[in-house]
Amino acid sequence: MANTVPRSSPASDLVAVSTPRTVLHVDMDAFFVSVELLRRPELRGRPVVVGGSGSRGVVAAANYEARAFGVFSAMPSARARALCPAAVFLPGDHAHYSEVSGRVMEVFARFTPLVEPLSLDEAFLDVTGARRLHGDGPSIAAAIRSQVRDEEGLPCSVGVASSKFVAKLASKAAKPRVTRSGPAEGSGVRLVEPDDELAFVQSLPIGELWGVGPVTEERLARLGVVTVADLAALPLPTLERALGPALGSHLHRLAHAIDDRPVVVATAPKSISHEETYATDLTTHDALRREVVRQSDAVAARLRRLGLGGRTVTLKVRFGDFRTITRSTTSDLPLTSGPAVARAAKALLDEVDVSQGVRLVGVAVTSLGVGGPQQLSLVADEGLPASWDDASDAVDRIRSRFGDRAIGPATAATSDGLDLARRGAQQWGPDER
DNA sequence: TCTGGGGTCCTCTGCCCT
DNA sequence: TCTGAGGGCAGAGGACCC
Repeated sequence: MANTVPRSSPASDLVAVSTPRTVLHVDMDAFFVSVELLRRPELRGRPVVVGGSGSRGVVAAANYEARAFGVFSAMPSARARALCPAAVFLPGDHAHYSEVSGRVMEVFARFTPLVEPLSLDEAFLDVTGARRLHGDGPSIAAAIRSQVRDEEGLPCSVGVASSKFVAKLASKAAKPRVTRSGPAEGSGVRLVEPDDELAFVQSLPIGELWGVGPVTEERLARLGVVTVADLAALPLPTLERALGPALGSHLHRLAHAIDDRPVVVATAPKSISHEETYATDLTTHDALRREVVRQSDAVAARLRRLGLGGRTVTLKVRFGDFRTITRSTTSDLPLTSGPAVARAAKALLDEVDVSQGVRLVGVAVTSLGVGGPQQLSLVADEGLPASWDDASDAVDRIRSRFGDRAIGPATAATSDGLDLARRGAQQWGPDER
């Protein structure tokens, strides 16, 4: 009801009545699997899972046939296999999904320029200004579904409401379901009228709220909060004490169906990172240094592609027992070259005892800004040249012409060529080695 | 069950400075 | 010179999202 409540000033007779927005949340149904089924139509009707194949892999997407066996996203692949031995496991092709996603987003853009992608497979659309041309929210939603299906062969579900938060919940309500007799079609489009938003939201269990994960759900359960209606009945100070001021007030607003966050077309990234889990734990600084160099190279290349530099380098280490630490350092000038990021990350790594075994290592760069001139090297004994600008430019030119694997850090060289930081197919966990 | 990768945002703590 | 309060900031960790 956020946008329909008249706002009046006690000191004035003036009452501002805002027109309700029309916000769509479009969510592709089992996107990765749906894309794969276009290439492998013979798998239709069978349980199909896209994700990591190794023992440390996870499920990225499962179709509704697989979900009927209890298989869901983010579940360890080993568990998914145990639940559904008949499922077909596919490794995933992130580059292809990204390409298809781009075309789907282009369909959305025919209806409104206000498209906010949340991920490859979902987006918010503010179609308030498009209603005169394309019809009301449900008409636009139906047209989008039809065009995405006709042109890309992909199913999606759309929620229509006056806010992002309610639209997102509505799209979930429109999705296909798993029943005892198998997958069942959803409604495809779900409209929640402004007057019905409060009742719709408050009928839901608390875990449905955006921002409530297992930890917060447990904290709220201790306060006797099980449904959104329970949450709405809680005084704001109580909620802020229990969850902190930011989350407390945020959830308090959502519980009253208040969400005036705009649809934002593009935001600058705040961090760029790369991390990798290994099939077997790494136990030596030498091995980890090589990984850190590869990842620093990948992160720096992405920074330069975006015209950015970052001042803070964070090293993430997850040990064999899943304990995770981060160590960071901040420089005065923005870093843009692989060697500069690697030098900072390696210095952080040297302070970590890795003898117990490391299952994951990652490098992140934050405090991003426009990539300025590369910092000068003050550490002559590491052999860094005075400036990496020219070298990085040359690397980028070679890669744009001959591909990413044409050039890379010397530590990434193997007898088979360059072993660059992984992307794409192994996004969901390491292969068995 | 035994847990990926790429993000964002929040909270807490300690340090430095005024 | 010492002490305490408070703000700003960096670092670390955690929760959450898809």
